[in-house]
Amino acid sequence: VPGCFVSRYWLFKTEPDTFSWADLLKAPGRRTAWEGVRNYQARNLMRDEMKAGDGVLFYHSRVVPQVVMGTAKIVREAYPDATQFDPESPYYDPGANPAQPRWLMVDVAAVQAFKEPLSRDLLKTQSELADMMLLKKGARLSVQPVSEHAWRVIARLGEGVPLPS
DNA sequence: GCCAACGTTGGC
DNA sequence: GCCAACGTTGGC
Repeated sequence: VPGCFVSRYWLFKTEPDTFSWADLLKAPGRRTAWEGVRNYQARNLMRDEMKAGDGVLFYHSRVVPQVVMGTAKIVREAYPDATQFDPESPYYDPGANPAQPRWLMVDVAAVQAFKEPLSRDLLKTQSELADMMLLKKGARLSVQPVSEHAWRVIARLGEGVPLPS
């Protein structure tokens, strides 16, 4: 059935200069609104597929090395991203209509830090992860589905540890 | 910092 | 509705 594909696992990219894993751990409740997604495919995944409790791999992009820092989870399902209406915001969208918001976001909360950041280079060496969207050339989607199998492989490699209290 | 790959825009 | 031009992403 078209559209019946369901992922319970996701990978969220962020540039650590903009918002890092450390920023998430410092945030109240170790949670944040994932504002600023301005891509329709990503928006549709948030709107239609992401459910509270889904697992999230927290990934740093545009740094060397690129790394998965730990795991998070969806704690609030899709709702309007207010930054689209804010002319002062870098995410302002002059075409957005408050009566029918164009852009949505979800909230995420940190779950486990990885013992060591898990590099993309290491993931590339894992034949079990060959199908991962993250590792495909030109795959720019900033929030993307992760298979249950890939989630398990990465969780094992990352050796998640409890967050410091 | 470079630039290939990708998504969006807008003239026609 | 096509597609060239443009802006952005993100690995390297």
